[in-house]
Amino acid sequence: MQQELKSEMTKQLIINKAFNLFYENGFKTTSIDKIMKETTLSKGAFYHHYKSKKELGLEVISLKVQKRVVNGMILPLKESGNAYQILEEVFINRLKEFSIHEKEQGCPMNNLINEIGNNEVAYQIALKNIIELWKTALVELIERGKRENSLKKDISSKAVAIYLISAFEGIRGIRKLYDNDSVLEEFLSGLTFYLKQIKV
Amino acid sequence: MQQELKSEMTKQLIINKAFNLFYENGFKTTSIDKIMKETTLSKGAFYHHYKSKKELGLEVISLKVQKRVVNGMILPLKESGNAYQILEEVFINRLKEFSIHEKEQGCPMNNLINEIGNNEVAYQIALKNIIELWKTALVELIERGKRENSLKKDISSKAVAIYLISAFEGIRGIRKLYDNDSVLEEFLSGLTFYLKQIKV
DNA sequence: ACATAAACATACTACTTGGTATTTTTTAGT
DNA sequence: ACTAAAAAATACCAAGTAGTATGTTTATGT
Repeated sequence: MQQELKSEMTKQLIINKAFNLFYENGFKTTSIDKIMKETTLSKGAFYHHYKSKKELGLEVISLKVQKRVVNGMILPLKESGNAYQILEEVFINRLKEFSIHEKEQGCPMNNLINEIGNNEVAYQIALKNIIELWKTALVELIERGKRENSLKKDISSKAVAIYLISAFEGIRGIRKLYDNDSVLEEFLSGLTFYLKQIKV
Repeated sequence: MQQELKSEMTKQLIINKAFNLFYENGFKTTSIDKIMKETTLSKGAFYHHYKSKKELGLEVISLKVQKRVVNGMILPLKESGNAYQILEEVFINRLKEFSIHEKEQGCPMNNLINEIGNNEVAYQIALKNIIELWKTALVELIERGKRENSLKKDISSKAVAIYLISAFEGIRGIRKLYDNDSVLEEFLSGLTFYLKQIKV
């Protein structure tokens, strides 16, 4: 029983170190050797717990990456309160409060979406899953906003949801190119205007 | 003189094959060997014309990638006519008319932005350059639209420009995850609504 | 205490990578 | 025709890659 626990601890250690290296240096350029050097464990230990780099990659996406999006972008949508204010809080304030590091490194999910091979179906499904969770939660919030009369009723919830997500992921990529926040501030101004347009 | 021409032809051949492979399989996973196999030339030929893979990458970005964005997204903005209609034409119709391949592979520029290392300054500058060209052209069009009274005067041109670009690049990444156009169509509905909000 | 299996380590393989050194072929100017 | 340089080919290297084979250590159930 203590063995199972240790095994789980090791897997978590590997996943965490792997996520950090993927985020820092990209998925393809991060080797198993580099990951296991970080854990101070050996390559043998890795292949005892995982059958391939791909299996690890899928676990990093479905556990680590997904959890971050759920905690940062999805759960806050489900809290009670004015739907419009929640959108403002989640999309605008969250963007403002990102650390310099997060601004420079971009969105872990978006990085993976655009780095990982376009024919790597398994990764795509895992990533699409996260997007779908996010979209669904956003649609629910927008529907709620319509009912509570804080958001316009003549807008398509799905359309607004995917438009918001696209813009958010888009700017997180573009921001990486700059060494200051100018482009982010312009985006925030554009986003603020957009949110006003869907507000009652 | 004919030698210079041949040299230029060879470089163009290498750039074109490299761009295609980068677009198809990503930058990092495309080796010089693979590129030169496509050209049916040798590795010696490559290193006669380029001093490193990095030099080639920068040329592919500043020549190939940039030209595609200029032709597809920037030059159309400069044509005469109603500013609002041009925005509709360039952003909505262009997205609709993408080939299946272009939908599945995403935007070459966006792929590079999110794949290439966050500490690779030279690449970032080359990519930022393209974004700035695009943004500037969009701002000019929006300003024109304000003057010609087809776009609202109380909007920030820069904010609208970067918001449009972000959303466009964002959806091109997200679309790659799907095997149909559903998410694209929802996005187009969202974008159509947005454009109406900045229309007079 | 002891057998068994899990957890981990070491050493290795076959292959790919960016880049170099050296040679051969082609072209241009005289 | 001859020479010099450009263009391209061949052969190579050291470092890194995912994955395997085979060991050693540690925990667990009896």
